[in-house]
Amino acid sequence: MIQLYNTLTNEKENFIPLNPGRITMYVCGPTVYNYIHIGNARSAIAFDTIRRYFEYRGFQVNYVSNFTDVDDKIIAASKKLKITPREVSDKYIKAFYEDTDALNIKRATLNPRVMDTMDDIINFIQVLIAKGYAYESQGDVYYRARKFANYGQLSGQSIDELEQGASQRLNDDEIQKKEDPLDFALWKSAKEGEIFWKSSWGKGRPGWHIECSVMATKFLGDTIDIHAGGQDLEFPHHENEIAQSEAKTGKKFANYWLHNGFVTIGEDEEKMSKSLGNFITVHDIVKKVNPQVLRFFMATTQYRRPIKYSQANLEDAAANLKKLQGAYDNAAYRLKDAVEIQIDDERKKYLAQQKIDFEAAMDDDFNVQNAITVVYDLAKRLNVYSSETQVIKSVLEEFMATLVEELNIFGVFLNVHKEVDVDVKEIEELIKQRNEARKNRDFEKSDTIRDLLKEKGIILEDTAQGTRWKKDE
RNA sequence: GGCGGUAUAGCCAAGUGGUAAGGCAGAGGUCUGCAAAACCUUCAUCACCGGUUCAAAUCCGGUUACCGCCUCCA
Repeated sequence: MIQLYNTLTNEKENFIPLNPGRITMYVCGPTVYNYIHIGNARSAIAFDTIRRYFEYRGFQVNYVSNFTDVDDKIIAASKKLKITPREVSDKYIKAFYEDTDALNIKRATLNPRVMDTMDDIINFIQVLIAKGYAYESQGDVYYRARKFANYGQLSGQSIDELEQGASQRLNDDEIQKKEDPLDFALWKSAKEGEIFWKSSWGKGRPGWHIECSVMATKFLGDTIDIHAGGQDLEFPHHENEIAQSEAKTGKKFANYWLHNGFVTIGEDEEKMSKSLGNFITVHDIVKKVNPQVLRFFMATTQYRRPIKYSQANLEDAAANLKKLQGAYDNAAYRLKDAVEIQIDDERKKYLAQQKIDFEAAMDDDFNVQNAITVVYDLAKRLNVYSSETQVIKSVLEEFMATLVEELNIFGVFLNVHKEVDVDVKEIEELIKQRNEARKNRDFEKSDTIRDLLKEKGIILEDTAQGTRWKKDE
């Protein structure tokens, strides 16, 4: 049984989807006015890893994640760049796909955009007004937070405490328009020169929270299994989504709420965010850091824990990944002299237990730290086995397959088919010459050849089965 | 002020009552002509104070520090 930490109840709960074998999952996506930073990537990687695990466990996952393409910052960018808001979003959506593809983040089943969902948003707001949960005020539409009995349940705040916070930051315009400081905008009237859509309340555009309520219910149903996003969205965004959706449908909006921890940066481990300006974009970092390493680094930290982004931690991840790739390579090298007989019971038993341990760790709210430990053990045993005098092909293959399969869940794809962009014939000729020299105990010559190849980025390894080479990474 | 989260070796980190997983780095070793790769060994009493218990990193009370949310944010 998979257990999830549900932010709604602050407890770990057994995960039971509405429909057996199928999962509906909504993940709040980015506002597309800039390249995504590695905090955005962390969120995407966390939930992609969770999705991949669900799929590994045989679930069919309907994964919807929005693009916010109507927003103040997009309007600002559009004015600055002198292109339409749609063109701004198009540009950064394209970049989003490039960046997330590089990080092996599976494409969502659907990435709806606000602009393309406008009619549904307007209809949704109309229902809320009809039910008395919202009111029009000088071209704006607001949600009556106090009318929703459970307001504050997700963030664990009493409505009066929230009221205190809200009342302090209102400007004169809002005081005048809102019935209550807690009320939040569903629709905002357009200012001069801004992009707008026509509605019965006049020209305007939707508030931020409404889009997710509309898209989630439209594409996944009134009640969804999992709603996910960053911890910073818990309040007010997700709180408001619940209020809007449940007021409209009268049904529970999401059964499980998952929130990922932040990427922190610097000595004091400060949250990385666009507003703080301390962010690193994926667009930039993949030029310097192997995206596979970044993916491994982030996917092997449990989704609720903060990630300390640092050079040292990245190097750690790189070393670990190299080790896992090495175990695979060591085994692959032995395939050529392995004998073709059945895998023995002892190793079969080990693999079965390894799988049980791996799944037990992942079932526990995706405890990837424990899961990866089980993978390291597999790699170690594979290394030990690969150095035995006589090896069995099916053992190698089954160990390798398990390694590949489990790392795939983390979105880490081992280099199974080595890319070769070097002159293999030349290398093999040099190795032949070197081994000739070694046989004659002319180590000066053999080391010269090895150094020569090293300069070309080729590393030699002498094994009991002969000399093998690989590209230096 | 309210709510939530952290605090375990140089670093990352597991561990919810029985005497500290794992990885990186370090040290030593095996193998090797030397390397490389791999493997083996080694390396902590768990922020602080008090309490409960035969027994606590794990439970209770208190203290401290750091982070986040309460306004846009993954």
